[in-house]
Parts: sequence; structure tokens; C-alpha cells
Amino acid sequence: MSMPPIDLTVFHENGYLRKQCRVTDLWFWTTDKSRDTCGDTSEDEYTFIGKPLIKGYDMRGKSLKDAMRESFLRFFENVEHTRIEPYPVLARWRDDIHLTIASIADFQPHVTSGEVEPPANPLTISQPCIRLTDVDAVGRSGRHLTTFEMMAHHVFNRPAEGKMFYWMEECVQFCHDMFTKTFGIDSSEITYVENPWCGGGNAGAAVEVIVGGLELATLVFMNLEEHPEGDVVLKGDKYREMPLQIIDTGYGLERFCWAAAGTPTIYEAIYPETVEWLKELSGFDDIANKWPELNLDRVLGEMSRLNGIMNIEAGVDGERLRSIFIDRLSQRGFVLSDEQFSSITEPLARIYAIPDHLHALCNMLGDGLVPSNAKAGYLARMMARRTLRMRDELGLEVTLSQLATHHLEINLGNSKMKQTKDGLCKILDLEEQKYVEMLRKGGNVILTQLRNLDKSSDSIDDEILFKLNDSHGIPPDMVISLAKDSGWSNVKLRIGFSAEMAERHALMAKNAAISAVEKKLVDIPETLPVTKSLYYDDVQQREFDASVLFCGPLNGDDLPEGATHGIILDRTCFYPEGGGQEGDHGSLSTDSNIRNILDTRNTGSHIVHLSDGAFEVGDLVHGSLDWGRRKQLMDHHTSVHVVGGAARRILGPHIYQAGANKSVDSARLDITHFNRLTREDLDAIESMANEVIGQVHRTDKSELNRKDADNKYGFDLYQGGAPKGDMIRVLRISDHDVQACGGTHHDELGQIGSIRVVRSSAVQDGVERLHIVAGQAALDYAREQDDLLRRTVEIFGINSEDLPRTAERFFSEWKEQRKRIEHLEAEIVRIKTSGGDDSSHSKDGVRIVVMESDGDLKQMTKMLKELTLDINNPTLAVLGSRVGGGKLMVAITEDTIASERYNAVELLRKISPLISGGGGGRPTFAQGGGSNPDGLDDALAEAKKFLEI
RNA sequence: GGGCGUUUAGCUCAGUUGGAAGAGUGCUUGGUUUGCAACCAAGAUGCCGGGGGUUCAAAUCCCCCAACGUCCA
Repeated sequence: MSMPPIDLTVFHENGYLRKQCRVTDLWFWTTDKSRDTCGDTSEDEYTFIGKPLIKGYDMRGKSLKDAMRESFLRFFENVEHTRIEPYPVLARWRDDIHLTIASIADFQPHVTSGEVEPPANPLTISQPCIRLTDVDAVGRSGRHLTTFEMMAHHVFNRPAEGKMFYWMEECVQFCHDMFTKTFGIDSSEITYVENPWCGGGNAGAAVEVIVGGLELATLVFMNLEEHPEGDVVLKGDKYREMPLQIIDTGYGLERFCWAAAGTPTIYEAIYPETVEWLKELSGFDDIANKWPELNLDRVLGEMSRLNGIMNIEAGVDGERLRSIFIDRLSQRGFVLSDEQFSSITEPLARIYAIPDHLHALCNMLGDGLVPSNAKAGYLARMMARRTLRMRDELGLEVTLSQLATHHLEINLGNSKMKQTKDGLCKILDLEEQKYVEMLRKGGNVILTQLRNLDKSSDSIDDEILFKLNDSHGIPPDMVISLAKDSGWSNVKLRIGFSAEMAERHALMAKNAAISAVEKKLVDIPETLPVTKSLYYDDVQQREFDASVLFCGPLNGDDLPEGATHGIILDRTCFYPEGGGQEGDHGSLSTDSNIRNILDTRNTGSHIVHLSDGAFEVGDLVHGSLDWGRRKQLMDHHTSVHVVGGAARRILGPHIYQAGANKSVDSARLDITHFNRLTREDLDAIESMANEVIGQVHRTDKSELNRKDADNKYGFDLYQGGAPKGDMIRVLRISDHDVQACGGTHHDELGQIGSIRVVRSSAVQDGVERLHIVAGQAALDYAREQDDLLRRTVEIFGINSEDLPRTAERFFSEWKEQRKRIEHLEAEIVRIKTSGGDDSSHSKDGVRIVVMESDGDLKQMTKMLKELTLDINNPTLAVLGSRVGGGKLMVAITEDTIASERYNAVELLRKISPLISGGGGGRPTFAQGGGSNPDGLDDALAEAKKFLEI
């Protein structure tokens, strides 16, 4: 069975007919009897350019968006939907995506899986989203954006429980009423296209709403899940109906604005001030004025209409596309030369893309993101770099932070942001510095790579271009333009190169996606009851009684030494490794048996005790915790929260936990920050942390359902990653820090004693690791440091306060003396080689020296240098040494009769076999060695014999 | 998380096939000129990121580690 037709009363009542599109074969509903395309095909042009379809919205830019959004939300409020505040653009509650890419993403995975109740039902929202997949088309296509708001109404129905709010009929009715009544669009302009949707294991019927050739909304009726026994087949996969039936709609706010403005591109509808400003800054009017006969607005409108039907995908060959475009334009009476086309569209594409990119960047940084060279932070860096590059290509004399400041004022006024404006500007200034540094370094690399390339060459090797892009961040077209500036005036980028590079990246990503499946720790029967955890009720509990439910052999490579069996009990106060906190150790015993527990881990539902021996299922055991260890782990874990809160208060709102580890010896906390931390920063954090444990007596632990937790504390709660399940454990340390955390924590902060932030180190760009010791570990650390100092001071026989000065004196003296030794050695060499002893002979105007030395290679080299450097004393020198199996060196004064007459390599090859070795070098300098030092005398004698002295 | 690249004098960087560690700049001294980011000469400055291996011989080739950079997810 496939999808049945979508046949709704609302269509019939409004005079709609069901037809099949002759281009896409999709079924669609229209009021126009003669229409035979669905509206969103390569033959359906935009009808609203210059002729707005939505009347009564004369404003532009931010006020247009505000008005449009308000109208939408109010419409749905009036029909019993609850308005929900938008979620952040950084999807902190999810571990599968970095950015919020759709309004439904707010409710995935927990609400859509049915595990968690939605915040309201039905609800309406306008969710800012960022999608970077089409980033290359932004500015060029006239309609693509990386940042947009998805307006939506969502419904979560549970028909089996009698909770059915509404479904297709009502949904489409709402949609139709809104378009025709609130926005005054004529029914004849609207087509409803049936196009089933599937993705991520779910599927359902869906309707695309096309207005004036532009898709303004998609209504998805998600009621199917992938299942091998499902009876609905979609694109080859089987699906069955699921208990939760969701209406997922998406209305493009910016597209509404565009349809209301009728501007040539979407960018002029939503960022008019910025577009004007950038045109002015870049002198765009001068370009336009070069061809007064061109009516630019009409050309742009025509281009936009063309764009609407040409469907530019990323990676399409730019050159080819351009010629098609110019052809199509001329068919429509707009004759442009190649030059005209490029010099208009290229700067415009950048002018259009910059505000879009700034919008994404400001939103991401506003949510507290720190740019980085990895993970989510990289997305911000990429947007910053793209913006900077376009700025440079346009020749704009503004900094990135000035651009952002402008954007914040004009397009994001009154937005609620976590990051401060100063913080945002500081981050962008740093990004600009890094960008400039990258360009500077890249310039050097280009010159080095191209050194061997002929100046008249017209292309650069593919491999060089790939490497410059992938390793040094210089995109191919920038390489070309820099190369042109440096004298390779003919080089061009091969047509289709960028597409090839994208393909190559896609292939690499595909290969990398093949990942290993982890082995299960133990094979647990599915029916085993879930372990009851006792450690939350009383974190001080050290002893308990329980019965053994399961005992089996352990699998895996990372088992502690001696661990053989995994034991599952009905209840336990052993904390399993989780949230960066290591698992508990201790023992389990019966009257006759005692086993050591070497680690404790979690399989999701069961807590596995890693034991050094077995028990029988049904045994009653007494559990006993290694309390010293647990206390220390709790000291560290609770300290990490205290330190994290202190870092946020001192360094700024962008501080977010990027990872943590708590072991017995120390704890590590990785935080997002844009700079390396100084000792002063660490001292300030440390001081505040200790103040907090002095002032705040009790920690506040609560268990909330997710809906209430989100509501009460927001998404900063999920510093330690996205937790699973409906119930969230929250640890609150007064106003200092609130986090969702499943670890074990002290009830009284005073238990920690003291906290030391020992040092910080870099994890990746934008992430700083704090090394923390607390409680007994802090004491141990202090003792260790004292001990180090004491032992060092004893060696020098001084007081500890004199240590730095003394160490410095010793180091500089050592360096000085080392140098003096070298000089003295050189002096010895001079004395040895200048004397007229019997090792020196003269033959036909060439001094010949054959002697044994006792130095190493370096000293011998020095001696040879001394002997053969003087051009006025042509010399051939042979030195031998017994060091390391025997060494031989031959040197000849260059550019003299000596070098004409003798060949050092030849001579060396003659004599080196006598010490069982080989060697080589240049004609005037050869060296070799062997493994028979006793043959040295023979070798030197052979040399003398060969030289006839 | 994966791929690639870089690491050499205080700084910016060369270093070819494994065979005598370099340039520019800065520094010190002397001279010249004393409007100078001037000129001339001499000089000092290096665990060639760390560890292991191959080799008679490694800045150079191989392996491991680290820091930094970069592209992709």
C-alpha cells in the first residue's frame, strides 16, 4: 500500500481540483482548470516579483519580519494554539546536530518519540534556524538563506488515548484561512501539492503550499515509523502507523516577507538597509552606472525569476551555469555581455550574502558559541571567514566587528542574547586577527608551492590546489588571484574544479562514516528487571544488602585488570561511571565468599559490577563501598560544578562545559573560551570557587520532568550533554550554578574542604582545560609540590625563596661554560692542525694531512674545516677515529689545485672497507664509518699508499 | 570525530638526492652620519618540537607523542 490521495473538504469547498503535474508527476490541487503544473517546477516562474502577492505590508527589513511573524502567531493563537518562545539556534539539547535546523528540532528526540510531553499542545512558534548545507548558493540564487525563521503550528496527537486535537482537514483549513484571510492571497495563486515526506525513520503524508511559484509552507502529517512488518511502502522502505501522530508544519517567514515586498531578491526584502549600506561602501552604483542603458532593477527581477526555475544546487559548474543564464536572459530580451553579467552578479552576490552570514554569526555567537577549529565552533569560524573573504573581495574598509555591530543595530535590535555586545565584538576581532594570520601564512605557502612553476604556466597542479585548500585554508580562487599578483599572470582555475573538490570531500566523509560497532559489556536477558539505584537517595550510604539477578562473563577491551565477571543486583549504591565521574569500587560478599568490585558501569538500564569472581544467581550479598574513593570522586565532581560556575561568572556567558572527567587523583573541566587563560584568571576562578564553598552551605538536588526543567532553567542546564529520558536530575548550588547532572554530589559544600585550580591547558582552539584538585587530593597535591621544592632546594643547598634566582644562575653558567668548552676544543684543533708534525706532507703544492683523531664526528668536522678552509693553502685531509665502530672523513680545499687533482669520495671508498664500512659525500667532502675500529691503522696506511706519501 | 599540513636563531622564514645548519630582520660592538625604520664592517645567538627506529651518517627517511594550523562531518 502506498499513500492514499489527500482529499479534503477544504479543497472542494474552495473550488479546488486534483490534477497531476506534467513535469513532476506529483498530484496537486488548484482552482485553475487550465493549470497543468504544480507550481514548483522548472516551468513555473515567480509571479510576485514587482507585484506583491501579500498586500498591506509596506515596511521592509526587520519591521516587516516582526509584523509578518506577529500576524502569523496571532492567527494561530486565535484558533487555540499556545505561543511558544523560540529555542536557541544552538541545539544544546541534542547530541546529533549542532544547530537548530527546523522548528520540529526543538521537540526531537524526546517529544516526538512520545517520551516527554510537549510544552503546549497544539502550539505555534517562530523558530530561528540555521542551515549551512546550501551556503554556497546564498546571495547567488536570490532565495537561499543560511538563517531563517521557520514559523509553525505543531500538534502531538495520541488517538489511542483519545487525545486527538486535529489532523489534515483542520490543518489545511487553518493554513488556507491564514493565507487567504489574514494575508489576502487569492485562492487561484495557491496550489497544494501532495508529496509524501520521509526521513530519519519516520514518514507521513505531506502537502507543499506553493504561492506564486514559491513554496511558502510544508505541512507534514507524521504518523508512520519504519518497521519491517509495516504495510505502507514509501521509497522502498516499509512503515507502520505509530501511537504518536504529529503535525509538523513549516512556514518560511522570510519568504512571506519576500512575497509581500515583491523585491527582485529575498535579501532586499529582509535586509534592505544592509544591502544599501554595502552597495554604498563598495561603490556598486559606479558599476551599475557604467551601462546606463541597462535597467538594473528589471534585469535583477528577471534574473530572480530565472533563478526560481533554474534550481541552482551546490557544486554546479559556475562557468557553464553562467553561459546558460546569459542565454536565457537574452531569450527574454535582456542582452548582457559576459563582462556585464559578472561585474554585476559577483559583487551583488556578496552584498546579498553578507547580511545573511552576519545574521547566522550573530545568532550563533549570541547563544554563547565560541569559534573553534572543530565541532560547532567551526561552523561559526567558517561563517566568519566567508564573511571576511567577501568583504575583502568587495574591498570594504570595515572590520568584521563593525559589520556585526551594524547588523545587531539594524536587524537584531531587542533580540535576547546570552552573549554581550562587547563579548561578541571581542570574539569577532580575534577571529579577524586569525583570518589575517591565515592569509599571511597562506601567502608564504603559495609562493613556496609555486616556486617550481613556470611564470608563463596557465594552470596550477590539482594536488597543490587541494592541499592549499585543505591544509592551509586558502580556497582555489584565492590561490589563483594571489598567484596572479605574484607574477603568474596567465593562471586560471580549471572549469569544474570546485565541484570536483566538493566531490572529493564528500567521498572522504563517506569513507570516514564507516564506524565500528561496540561490543556489549555483558549479555543480559531482556527480561531482567532494571537495577534500583540507591546512591541518589542517600549519597552517604556505604553498605547495602541485595540479591544477585545476573552473573556472566565480561566482554570488551577496556576492562580493569583482574575483572572477570559482570554482576547485576536488584539494587545497589555503587555509582556507575557516567557524566565524567568514574565508577565506584568496593566489595560484594556472602557468608562464604568475598569478591572485589574493580569498576562499575552502566548499560543504560542495568548497573554492572565488574567483579574478580562469580556469584550464583539468587545469592544474597552484602555490598560495601570503597568510601575513600567515592568521597574523593564526590569532592571532585561537586568541585567541577563550583569551578564551572566561577569560570562563567568571571570569564563571561560564553563559558560552556565542553567535557569533564573526575578521577581519584584530579578532575578536569573543559570550558569554551576564546583565549588562553592566564594564571591570574585561574587565581580569580580558584578564589571564587573557595568563597562559594565557604558561603553556600547546602546544595539543592531536585528531580524534575524535562518540560518543567527546560521551562525553569533553560538549556544551559545541559552543560554535560543531552540527558536521556523524561526525568532530569538537577544540581543547584545557590545562584552560582545550575546543571542537569546524574553524578553523586555532596549535600554540604563544606565537605569538599578546599579547591585548587592547578593549571590550564589547551584542548582545541576555543576550548580550555582546567585541572582541578579538591579535598584530600588538594592536600596531597600541596604536599607533593612541597616535596618537590624541598628536594630541589636541598640539591642546591639554599632556601626555597632563592630557588628561581639560583636556577637561573646555574642555567646561564651552564650555557656559558658549554660555549667555552666548544671554544677550547676549537683551539685544540687549531693547535693540532697547525703544527708541522709528521702527519703533514707536501706534494706538488698540495698539503696532505693523514692523521688519527680522538674526537667525535662533530669535532672531526671542525678540524677538517680548520684544515681545508684556507684557499691559499690547498689541502687534502684524511681523518680517522675509533669512535663508534670507526669513522673516516676526507676533505679537500674547494676550488684549488687540490680539488682538481683529488676526489674525496673516491679516496674514502678505497679505504673504508678496511674498517668494514662505507660512506659517501661530495667530491670535496666525504665521510663514512664502519664496524671495525681496529682496521683504522690499515685504512690510514692505505690512504697514504694511494696518495703516494 | 576523520583527513591533511606545520614545528629550524629573539621574530619572519629558506634548507634540493640523507653527507660542513642558512637568509632577512632584530641584537652587540666599532666606524660613518648625527633629519632618518640610513650606510659600512665585525660579532654573538640553535637539544632543527619531544621520544624511538633505519643508516657509516638524519633537520632531511620510518613509527609514536605533543603543540599549533586547516579542511570536512
